[in-house]
Amino acid sequence: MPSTAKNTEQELATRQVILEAAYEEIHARGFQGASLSKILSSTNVTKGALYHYFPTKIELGYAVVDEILAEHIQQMWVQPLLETDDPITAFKNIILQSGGEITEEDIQCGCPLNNLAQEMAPIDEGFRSRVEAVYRSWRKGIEKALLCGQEKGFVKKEVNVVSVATMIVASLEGCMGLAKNAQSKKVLFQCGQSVIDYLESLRP
Amino acid sequence: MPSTAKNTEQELATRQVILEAAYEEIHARGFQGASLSKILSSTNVTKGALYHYFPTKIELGYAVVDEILAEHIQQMWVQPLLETDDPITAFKNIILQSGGEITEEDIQCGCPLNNLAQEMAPIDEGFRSRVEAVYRSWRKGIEKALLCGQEKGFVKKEVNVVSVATMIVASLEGCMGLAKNAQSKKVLFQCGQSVIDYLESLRP
DNA sequence: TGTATAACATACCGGCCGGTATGAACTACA
DNA sequence: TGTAGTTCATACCGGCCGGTATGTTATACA
Repeated sequence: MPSTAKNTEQELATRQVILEAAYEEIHARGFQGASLSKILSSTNVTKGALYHYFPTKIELGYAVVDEILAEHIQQMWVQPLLETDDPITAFKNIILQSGGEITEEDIQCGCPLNNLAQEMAPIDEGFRSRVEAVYRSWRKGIEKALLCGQEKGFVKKEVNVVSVATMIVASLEGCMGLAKNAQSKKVLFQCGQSVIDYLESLRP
Repeated sequence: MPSTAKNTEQELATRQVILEAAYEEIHARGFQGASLSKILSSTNVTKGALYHYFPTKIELGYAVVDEILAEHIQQMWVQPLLETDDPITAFKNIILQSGGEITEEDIQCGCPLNNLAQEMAPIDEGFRSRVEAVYRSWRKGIEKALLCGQEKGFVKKEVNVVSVATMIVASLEGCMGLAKNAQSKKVLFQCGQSVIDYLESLRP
């Protein structure tokens, strides 16, 4: 385990390669279905290297949540909301942008955060608490943006920002989930439009 | 395989025991994580009996979707909507009733339909299409009820019943998903209330 | 330059899991 | 009552999977 102060570029690079390959395998097969052998064969890394950086499969999974998923949600779904006074417009733009960039493969694999939540929450507390931390910071970010929007007059004063933030995340994950099973961009867009309509109903 | 016309009670009973044990194991561990040995040891059934009625594990899983999940959604979430002219009130009652009956264990395991959708859709087409059929009939049921409600003046004429039906299912599954990971009845109720608020906004 | 340690590489292991082969008991029916 | 098919029961198998033991090379530092 690289706990020394001095970390070379190479060692971090190998760790990162493992982490990203693990992320993709888990995204495609789920955590339980993910095979370490496949993760290794999809890279040029051997089992020795993997177990040098991660003590167990589950710790590798934890690292994927902490270092990849948390980062992704923060940058993609929270950051942009906090850089404006009109969170509804900002949110709409995020949804439209994500919808524009998404591929059929992405739809088939679904939201990696929701995947892990549904699969692992009842089985492993370590996963559950880590995923929960990501969800919490997501919801908190939305709440903060909505509050700010209320102060600046972009959001109805009456809305309960806590409930609404939860509802937004729930409906987004629900949309992705339905579209994933339908394997249909059309379902995703149709459902996404309903979420946008819901957001618009929050304007004063 | 019992394809004869005459099926005794005993043989159907054994099949049903297997099916329900499989349902619970899959609900708790997911399909890939479900162990045939555990299904058997949770009952008094042996592997010989299991493979007498189901050729493979995956066919057992299919039967769970077709014979248990489809039935459950239909009876719990569709039927009541079609027995009234005011679908919004009916839906609200279903949600409140479900919320009242749900246990902490149920929350931890989540919606069995959504679980299978998220886990299996990208991996196995047989599961995906079967789950999709259940979702479709669910959405169609809601659409029908909303249309009927529009005719009778209980639902706004402007709403697109197709989009709204999808949105309702998505937000319900999203709610369950968030509550499952939060392991929190409070999150479920809070989010459920937001769905009810959304439903109320569809009244004329 | 010697040496400790990091950074891998290779080979191997036990366990569980889905699936099968075989046979026994029971049942329906001629 | 003989017999064919159903309904299980038991024992076993090959495969993959996570994990480990051990060896080798590169690197940092005294």
